Amino acid sequence: MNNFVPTRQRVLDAALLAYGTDGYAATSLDALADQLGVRKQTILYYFPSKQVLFDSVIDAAAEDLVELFEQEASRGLTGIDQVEAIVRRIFRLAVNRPELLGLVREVTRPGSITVGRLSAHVGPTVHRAREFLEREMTAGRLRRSDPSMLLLSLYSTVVGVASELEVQRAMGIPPSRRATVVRRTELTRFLRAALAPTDSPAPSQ
Amino acid sequence: MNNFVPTRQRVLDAALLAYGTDGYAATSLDALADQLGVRKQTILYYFPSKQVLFDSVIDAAAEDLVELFEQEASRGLTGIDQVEAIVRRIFRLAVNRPELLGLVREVTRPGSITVGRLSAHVGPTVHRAREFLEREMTAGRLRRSDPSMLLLSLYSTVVGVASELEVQRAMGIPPSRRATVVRRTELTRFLRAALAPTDSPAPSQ
DNA sequence: AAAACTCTCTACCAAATGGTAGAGAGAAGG
DNA sequence: CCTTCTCTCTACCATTTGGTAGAGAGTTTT
Repeated sequence: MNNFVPTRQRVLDAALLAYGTDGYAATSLDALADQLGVRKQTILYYFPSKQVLFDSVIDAAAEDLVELFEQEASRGLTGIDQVEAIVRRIFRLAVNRPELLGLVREVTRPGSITVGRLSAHVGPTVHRAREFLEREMTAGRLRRSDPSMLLLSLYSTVVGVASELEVQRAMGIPPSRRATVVRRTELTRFLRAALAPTDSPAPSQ
Repeated sequence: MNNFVPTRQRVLDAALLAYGTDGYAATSLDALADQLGVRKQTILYYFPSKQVLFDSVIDAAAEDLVELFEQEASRGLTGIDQVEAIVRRIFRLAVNRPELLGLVREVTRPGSITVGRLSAHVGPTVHRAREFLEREMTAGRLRRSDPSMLLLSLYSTVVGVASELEVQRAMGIPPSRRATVVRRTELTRFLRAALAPTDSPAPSQ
């Protein structure tokens, strides 16, 4: 087997982890280089400045996120089942690659100037998601409401529950894997209650 | 009238704004001092180090948050009405003092080491909130579920919808005051749907 | 009036930071 | 064999950063 990973990719990986965990400002190129067992100038060879590196990390992360969604959307589920499938994906993501959600969190901070870069990537996907919600509402499979607002509520709830580990600890929720499953189950129930159309309370399952 | 604000307080205010907006690492003492029309050493006179200043900002912010909740809780509302009242408060907070929620966001970041300080302050309040939820569930005024998880969902949803301005822009939601009201209304409906007990769908109003 | 205290300042400093210039080693191509 | 290209390194550098030392001005206390 061949474990070789090109330096450029290793830099991207380490940067994603660091930026997604500690934030952009708190991560120096020297620290990143040390962590990689390499000199800072090696990083600057591949990425001419810290900002460019950050941009590249965002690009790579956005691609992963979009791919994940498109892949899930292509399975053609409907109504709450589709929502639940997405929730499941995001939870898997929160467990396997927490730094990815951390990066989103970092990029979407109030004072950020890099949001544009991320939203340029995910814009179309967001659009598709909104269309999906609208379609399902019209079809009577989801409760009628403002799709954009619903999307925002969903985003906040899912990402928060999946990745707000510190808040969870403060609330007395242990970070064990079992607790994660409970969390997802509880959230799913919460979302089902919120999204089920008033006419038929349990459209699927 | 007397507009005088003691320097110490001015430093705290400016630091809260800066830390809550740009983050701790991205805010230098020099920048803070410039903004206040004062030398860095004046800041260091009141707060012996940057970390101490940050801690003090957290303490002050936590006090404000706790007071806000205790004040609202003392009005003795029940069920969804109480939840809705809290949501209303948080939205007012998000409009009037967005940096406060920004600071919470900063402190609860994954790699943070200062979370303990915040949760030490808000711990009792969180406990009271959980007790409230439990009580209301037992009384049949809220749908039965895991209180901790529900609390986490509520936290994520409310804070997210109230303060994730950049995400909202990415989703095509304008940052106008009117949109904020719509947002809150929509969220309230969302929460009502999620929290109403299955037996009597509309317990209040 | 002297002493002590409060507050803000100037003068520095060592360390860290992002970045430039260019040398050197190895592989690839002529 | 020589050249060129790819990659990582050493050597620096200007700026910024958090922080120390202590002077000076004004006020309060003795």
